[in-house]
Amino acid sequence: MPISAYNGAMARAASTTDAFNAVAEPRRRQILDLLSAGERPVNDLVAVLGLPQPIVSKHLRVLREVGLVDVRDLGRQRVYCLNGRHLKPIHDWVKAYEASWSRRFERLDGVLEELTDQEFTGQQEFRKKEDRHGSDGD
Amino acid sequence: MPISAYNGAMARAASTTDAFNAVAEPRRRQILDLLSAGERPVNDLVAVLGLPQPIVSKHLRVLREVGLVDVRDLGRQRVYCLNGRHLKPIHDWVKAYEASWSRRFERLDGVLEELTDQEFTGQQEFRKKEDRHGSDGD
DNA sequence: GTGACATATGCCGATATCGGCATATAATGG
DNA sequence: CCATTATATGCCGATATCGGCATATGTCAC
Repeated sequence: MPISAYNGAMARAASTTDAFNAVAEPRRRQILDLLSAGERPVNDLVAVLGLPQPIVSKHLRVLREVGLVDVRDLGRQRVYCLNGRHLKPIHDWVKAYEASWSRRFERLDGVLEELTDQEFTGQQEFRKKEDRHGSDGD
Repeated sequence: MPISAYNGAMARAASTTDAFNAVAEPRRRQILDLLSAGERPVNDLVAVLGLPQPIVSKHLRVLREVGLVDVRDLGRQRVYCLNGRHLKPIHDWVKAYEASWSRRFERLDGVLEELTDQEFTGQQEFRKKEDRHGSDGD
C-alpha cells in the first residue's frame, strides 16, 4: 500500500477554491493586472476589459472568494483592489523550480524533446527495471 | 469600443492548454514536485501517489501537452522528467506582484478584510464618482 | 417614491474536467 | 507465439466552469 491510499470518491479535485485555479483563468489574471495599477470600480473594469458586466462581476466574485481582491463600498460603486497575499503560495511554489529554467537545463532547451532514448542512452542499453531511476539525486 | 472588443462566441476560455491550467490541478503539481527530484517512470509515480495508473497517465499527458514534462522511452517503461521552461511565465507573472505581499501590504495583512469603507475613509466621505480612482498611478 | 445608475445573482446551455473502468498498444521474457 | 509487464486511451457519468441573459438588489438624484 503506497503513501496516500487514494480516496477515490470525489469526481473532481478542487475548483475555484484556491488561488491556483482562480489565476488559471486568463481574464481573471487580466483583472488582477488591472487592479495592480490601483483600485477600480467594476464599471471601470468592464469598460477596459470590454466584457459584459455580469461576466466581470462573476470573475471578481471568484477572485474575492479566494481572497485575491478586496472590495470596498463607495456609494453605489464597489471598488475592488488587489490583495496579493494569496499569490505568494503560487510564487513560492514556482520559485522552487527556478533552477529548472534558468541555467543547467538551458542547453537542453529544445534538444531534450528531439532526442530519443536511443541517442541518449545509446551505450547503456539498460532495460532491466532495476535501473529505472537508480540515480534520482539529480 | 474598448480594448479587446470581446469575442463573445466561445463558451469557455482556455483549458488544459497552458501551464497555468495544468498547474491548477493539485495532483499535477504533486507530480511535478516528484519529478523535480529526478526523472521517474510512470509506475513509480503511481506507486508514490497512490493513484490508479490511468489517472496518472492522464495527468502526465496534460503536463506533456503543455510542455511541463518530457518523456523518454526506456524499454517498456516511459520515463518522465521535469521541464521547467513553461513554468517561467507563471513565475514571471506572479513575481510582478511580489511587492503586494512582501512589504507595504504587510501591516494590512488581516486588517484590510476587517475594516469597512466607513472606518477606512472615515474623514473623506467621498461618494462622487469622480474620485473613484483618481490616483491610479500608485 | 420613481427612475437611472452600478453591481450582483440566478438560471440556462455548451463544454470541459476528472475519476473509474475496461481495453488497446507496446515491449519483454520464456 | 503467448503471457506478462508498463503505459496509454477510450468511453462513461458526475460535476464544474464559463458565458449569455434577465433580473434582483442597492444607491443616488430628482
